[in-house]
Amino acid sequence: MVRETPGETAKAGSTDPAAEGAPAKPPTIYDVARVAGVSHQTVSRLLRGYEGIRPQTKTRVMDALQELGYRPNLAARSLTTGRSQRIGALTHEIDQVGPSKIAQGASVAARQAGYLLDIVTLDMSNADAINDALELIMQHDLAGVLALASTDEMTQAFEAADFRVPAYIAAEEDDAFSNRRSELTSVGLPALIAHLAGLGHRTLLHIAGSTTYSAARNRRRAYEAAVADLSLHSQGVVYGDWSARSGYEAITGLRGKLEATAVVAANDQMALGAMLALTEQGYRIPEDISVAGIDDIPEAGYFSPPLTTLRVNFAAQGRNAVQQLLGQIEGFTPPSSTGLTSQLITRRSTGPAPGTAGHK
Amino acid sequence: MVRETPGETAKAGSTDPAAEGAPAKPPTIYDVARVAGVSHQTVSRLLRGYEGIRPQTKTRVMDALQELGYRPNLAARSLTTGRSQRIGALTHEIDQVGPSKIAQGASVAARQAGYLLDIVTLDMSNADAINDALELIMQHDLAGVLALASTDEMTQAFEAADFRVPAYIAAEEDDAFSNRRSELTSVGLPALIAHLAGLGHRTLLHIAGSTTYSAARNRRRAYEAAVADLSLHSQGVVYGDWSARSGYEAITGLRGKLEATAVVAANDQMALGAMLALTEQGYRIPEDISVAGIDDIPEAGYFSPPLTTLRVNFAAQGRNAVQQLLGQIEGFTPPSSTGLTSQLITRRSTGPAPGTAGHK
DNA sequence: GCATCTATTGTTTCCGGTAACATCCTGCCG
DNA sequence: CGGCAGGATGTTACCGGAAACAATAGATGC
Repeated sequence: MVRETPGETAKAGSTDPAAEGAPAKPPTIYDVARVAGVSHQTVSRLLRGYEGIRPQTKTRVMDALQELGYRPNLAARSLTTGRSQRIGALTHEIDQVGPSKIAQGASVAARQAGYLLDIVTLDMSNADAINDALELIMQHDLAGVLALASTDEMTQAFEAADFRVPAYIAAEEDDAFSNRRSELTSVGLPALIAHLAGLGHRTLLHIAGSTTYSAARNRRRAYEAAVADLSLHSQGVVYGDWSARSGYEAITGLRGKLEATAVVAANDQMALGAMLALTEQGYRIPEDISVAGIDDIPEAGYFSPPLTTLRVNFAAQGRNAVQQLLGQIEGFTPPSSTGLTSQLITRRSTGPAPGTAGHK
Repeated sequence: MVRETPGETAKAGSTDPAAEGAPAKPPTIYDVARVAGVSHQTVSRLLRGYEGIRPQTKTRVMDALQELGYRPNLAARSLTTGRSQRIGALTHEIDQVGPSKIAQGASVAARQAGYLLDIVTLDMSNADAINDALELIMQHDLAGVLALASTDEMTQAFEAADFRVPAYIAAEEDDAFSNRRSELTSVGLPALIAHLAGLGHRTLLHIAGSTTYSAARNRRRAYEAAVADLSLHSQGVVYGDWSARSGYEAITGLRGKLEATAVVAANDQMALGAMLALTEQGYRIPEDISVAGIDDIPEAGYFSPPLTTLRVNFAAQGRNAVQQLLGQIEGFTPPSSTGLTSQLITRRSTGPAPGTAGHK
């Protein structure tokens, strides 16, 4: 199961000059240079893509690289250049779909750009934990630091931290302003509310995520704005913590005083919990009450009933965050965000409001 | 939102000798040595915990470290020692709870041991992707490599790869043998089967995970063994891919030929999908048929109905994997695995078999 | 045909640590 | 009081690359 010693490859009688019982140290550019009969600098230049190398020389070096199975030592490279090909990513405990998919998308994007993403998971609402993690991360001279989820604590820690490298906090939406990007990411929620309004719902209830998360605030504001735009009425906002349990408790906490005919949860997990609580209280979904979520986690289509929700492209969020950071690192203008629009997925958890014409 | 330049801290008139408009390069041990009036080697020794330093000198150096805010450059250290304080972890796309919690547990354990965990996510069933990732990872001279999920492709790639460092594949159970650890991790499934048997179920159906995962095979074998031990009957095994969709299709694929009175899915997502399919076919859960899962994802308790399942300690699995690897890296005997036992969580998705006395 | 230019390649130095070896004081002993 | 064992520090070399600078060569210009 485990391979420890590189071992003596069967190919004996190799062309190596004197390296017989060598302990198989990884080859360096000096080794390559010797084999190719050039200076180490020529090898270095070739590796960095320098053009002015005679084709003949180039071939010799390439052969030597191939023969020795050379692999660059990034620690050495990072030492001289002062830059490393790694990005630190702080994310909260990735036991939820959203954050983990964001991390995944970021990881892939980073890898494509030749970077390795160091994912550090931590309790985003614990300031001490955040600072410890930052301390650790800053030793590993990174090219940049990314926060893949935006909470108040994280924002504060970032502002206090003395990174000497670019840093970027990926927020679903900028807290203060409604810039272009934010409009894109929130475009879905109005569609969801409109969908409910079209079904005849007039009074809604929102179950929000943890208030320290900017994404939770963002979604709540978008909900309120959409409700106002469509001249609907909101019974109010109940705060959860993103978990199914909190969604359940949000409903039971109402103690039966449910006026809304539709519940919009800030994520699918809370919608799930809410549905269970509603069912237990005798409500039929969607006949008596509609429930919708946000995220479209893979399981959402298999809830009972399948959940109407907004599909959020988490991978794109992660990719976008990496590109923003890389823009800072390498000094280019990052491409404008793409794929961040969310999409309404209509399933059976939403239906005509009770008492409406279309009560089939 | 973003902090770029370290900036001039307000504390002007600092005691710095000549560094006025310096571009704020991070201090090195040489800087510290100069400030403390000692040689850089003394600083290095202190940092590495060497004892024989005169208390007076030690104090001076400590003060200098403090004053300059020295932070070691791990790239440089790794370059000379040949060892780095980082571990590479390969995991498959962490959009599922299990893998991501394993990664989380591993990350925390690694951090506690002073290592940083480089998480590389990839498609575990794509041999090319695995090799690309390994290639990338091996450049970042790591102290060790960990595979946090065991698939056939991963095992093969690991055996073919020429790591020059310790490597470890975390498998839920050793494929070939039934050693002590494996007994611990599979202890729960017999309990689950016994629970169903106790409710009067005699014929069961298993929905297994992807066959390339050793965890899927492990769980299937444990299922079959437990069924045999209790003299029950298995309608058979249907293979899914861990997703809710595949659980749904596992049931619809039966085309109504369901003989079992209880379905045991290899994870909670597939159990969820199966429950929806069964409900749509008119079965009541648990009156007509019982359904159980494995994992106890946070949402499992809020399915409709709440799911009986086995709680698996993923974080412990991750922690354990890291400890095994660290044992190899630092040459100590790793502590025996702890916390790997799973626990039966009984909820409303399982009930007395139809036709049994206790049909309330 | 010789000097100059420039394409190509080689040398040296440095990055920030660690390791190995050298040196400088002490105190202690004969 | 010289010698010496160590303890406490200092010096030098090295890790594997990259950058700055130097040098060699063939090509070109006049």
